[in-house]
Amino acid sequence: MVKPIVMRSLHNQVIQELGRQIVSGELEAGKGLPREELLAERMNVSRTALREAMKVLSAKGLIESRQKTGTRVREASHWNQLDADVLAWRCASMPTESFVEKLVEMREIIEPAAAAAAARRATPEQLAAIKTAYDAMEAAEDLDAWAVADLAFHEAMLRATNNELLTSLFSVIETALGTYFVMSARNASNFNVALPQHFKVYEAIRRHQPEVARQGMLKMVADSRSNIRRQATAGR
Amino acid sequence: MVKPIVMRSLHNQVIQELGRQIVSGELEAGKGLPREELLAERMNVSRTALREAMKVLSAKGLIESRQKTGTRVREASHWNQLDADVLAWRCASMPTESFVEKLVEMREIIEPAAAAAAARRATPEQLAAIKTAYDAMEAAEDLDAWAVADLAFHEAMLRATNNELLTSLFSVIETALGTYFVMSARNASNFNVALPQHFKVYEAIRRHQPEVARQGMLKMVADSRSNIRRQATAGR
DNA sequence: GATAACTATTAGTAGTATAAATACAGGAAG
DNA sequence: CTTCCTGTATTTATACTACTAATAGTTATC
Repeated sequence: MVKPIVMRSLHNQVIQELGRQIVSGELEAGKGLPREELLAERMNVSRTALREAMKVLSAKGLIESRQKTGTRVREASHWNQLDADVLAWRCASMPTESFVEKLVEMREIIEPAAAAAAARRATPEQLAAIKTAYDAMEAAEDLDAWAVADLAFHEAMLRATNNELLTSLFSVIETALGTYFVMSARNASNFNVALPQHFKVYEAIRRHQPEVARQGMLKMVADSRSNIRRQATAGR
Repeated sequence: MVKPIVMRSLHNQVIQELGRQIVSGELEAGKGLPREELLAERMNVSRTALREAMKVLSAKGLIESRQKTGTRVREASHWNQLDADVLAWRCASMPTESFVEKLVEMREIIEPAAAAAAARRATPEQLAAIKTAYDAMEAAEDLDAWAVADLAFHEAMLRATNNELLTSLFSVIETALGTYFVMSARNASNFNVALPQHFKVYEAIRRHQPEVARQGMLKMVADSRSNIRRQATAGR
């Protein structure tokens, strides 16, 4: 469900493969990676294709190339942690408890503030987009449809802030919600709680009530956090 | 001051040049860019160098290449707005008022929350790093030294949250502070206000008082916002 | 109107030359 | 004998050229 990633171009495959290996820890930081010629041969691609991939990975902060020394994997602190690919790789390899906790913390920081900003500045069109997403949640008959609509709701809200820097953080929210969908126990009672919460936020944005929107979103995130907690403890 | 960007490799120069042109709007969205061969010739580089640069720009969401159709500039909403390069390009070309406003809003959302998180979780080493930065601010004798120390303070605080997703947002804070240094009237009285504010935040983190840290940081950002406002109105 | 051929453009490969950074050897000075 | 410098040799990424393959839009043909 979380992988509509099309590996069309060859160098994209190389990027994905190397990126995954690095983020998962298979390729340890410090030093590593055989030299271009060898690595290209080993992956069955030309050196140019490999180099194009390496330039991208280098832009994401995962690797660093220098003459004579070769190419080495950089430490995690240098990675572009907010990059959508990096998030996806982390998520695919280690949806560990501490990482989920960090994602939830990001939601707690970003989303209530975004809801408040949206309540202040949303245009009628943006409001309509939120409403459309909400209606889709209401009409959803299966888990997947609900997940899609939920994501659309949160994205529409971020767009309604009219601050594209905030909007770009959707990659984080998306990843957080994605792991939530996997980790939380989702059933009818869940939806019965979540749906009115989303409605309250929408209403607050529509009525230009920033603080109401903030509190509503805060509650929503807090609930989903405790939902994950319950699931984690139940799993033991 | 803000440009220690080394343009060592050739393809990096191409990335910078094209990136700047796109973000500044010289190259309009929708469609554009001559075909590879022409563009390479026009920039006096080989096609391979150009292609490596295009792959990186494509990863940043600035352009999109398709066979036969050619390469087109994507709309701003698809850009990786949180990417350090993109921020730098935006900042270099258009430090327009609305962009500054968005940067300040990001600070207001991120930094108080980060201060609170740091107060909860900072290790002794991380606390020492914050203290070191603060001491450097206190000892600074010129504007540049102060700016460097100030940046170090905010970075150390973000690191002390022990949430690398938050830490990665330093690129935004850095850009915001950079424009602040340029746009605000900086004089002795500024520092006399800012220094104790930083100390309060540091103390709150040291004493593990999240709410005190949050409020202190909130005040700090609010003050710098009004500082910019004053400057902007004074400039008219 | 559907299908096939044509064509322009990016995607990908191969080979070669250049430049930079390191490591090592050799020597000079303490 | 040790330490520090210096020059050179080597390894590796960097960069270019020329070529082939795939793809998608256009045109022509039936």
